[in-house]
Amino acid sequence: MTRNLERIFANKFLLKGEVSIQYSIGKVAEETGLSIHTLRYYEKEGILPPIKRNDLGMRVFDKDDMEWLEFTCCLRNTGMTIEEMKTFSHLTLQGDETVPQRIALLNQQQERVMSQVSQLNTYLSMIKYKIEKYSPE
Amino acid sequence: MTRNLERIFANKFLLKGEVSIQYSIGKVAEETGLSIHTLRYYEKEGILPPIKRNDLGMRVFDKDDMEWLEFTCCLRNTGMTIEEMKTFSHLTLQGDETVPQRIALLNQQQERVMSQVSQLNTYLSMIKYKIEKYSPE
DNA sequence: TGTTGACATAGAGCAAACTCTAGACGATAG
DNA sequence: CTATCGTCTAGAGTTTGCTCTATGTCAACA
Repeated sequence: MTRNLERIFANKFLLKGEVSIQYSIGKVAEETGLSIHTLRYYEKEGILPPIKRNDLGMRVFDKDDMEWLEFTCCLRNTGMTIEEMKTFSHLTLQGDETVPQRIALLNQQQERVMSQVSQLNTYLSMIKYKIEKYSPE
Repeated sequence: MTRNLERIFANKFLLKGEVSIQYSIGKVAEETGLSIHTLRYYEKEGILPPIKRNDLGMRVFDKDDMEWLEFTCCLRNTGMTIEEMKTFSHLTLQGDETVPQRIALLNQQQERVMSQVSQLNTYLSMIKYKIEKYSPE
């Protein structure tokens, strides 16, 4: 399959001289740690933009998709729900006039993360204290 | 109900001169932010020790239970699963010979929280960067 | 030419952690 | 006295976020 993928994902959609990176869904899964299932699910839910297809109907992820995905993982891993990510994605797809709303969402997320961090630090002291209380000496 | 609760939860189980604090499940829910359902669920699962009852069969939480619960929330909010919390609880109920295992569990949790914090800080910079990129000027 | 392997879709299934419901009981307020 | 309130148990239901299954296509390798 290796050569197959190379043919399909490295040579298609390229203009002359253009150096572009294109990934199969399997490759993306490998790179991001998300499962193939999850990637398809994210696209279906509209958390990813509609991914381009080659003439076999297979998804072809490009650099922009990868960046989108990276930020998606950032939002996900800071506790944003699927619903909110969907909202953010829809706003992004609507173009520049939604920038203020996107900033508002990101500010909110930033606040949340900051309070998460401070909460976690409090909890960290509680755990440390407990360990010390348990420890001999 | 206020007077009722006072009678049941402030005067029972007290030795002469002892100042003890006792809470109904509703009061505990209010104080901890957990729902009554969740509290009962935690007891059923063995995440809380068996809670004492009054002669009507109602749960009477004391100071120790509240502290247990507080630490339980700490573990929960740092991402420990119900299963692990159950394990920790069982170890605690088994007495002093399980202290080393409990320390091991808490050390593991501590590591996790520390790496969560550092991950979150990384994500925080990504979000900030994105906000800046969006922002005019 | 037949098997293998990555991909496709639609939709069912699953685990975790609650969350709620039904039906009952005793206490208290009006 | 009766309606309401807070509690009880057992067990069903819900939500979120995946995760998997069935079925099928196409291309490459032996």
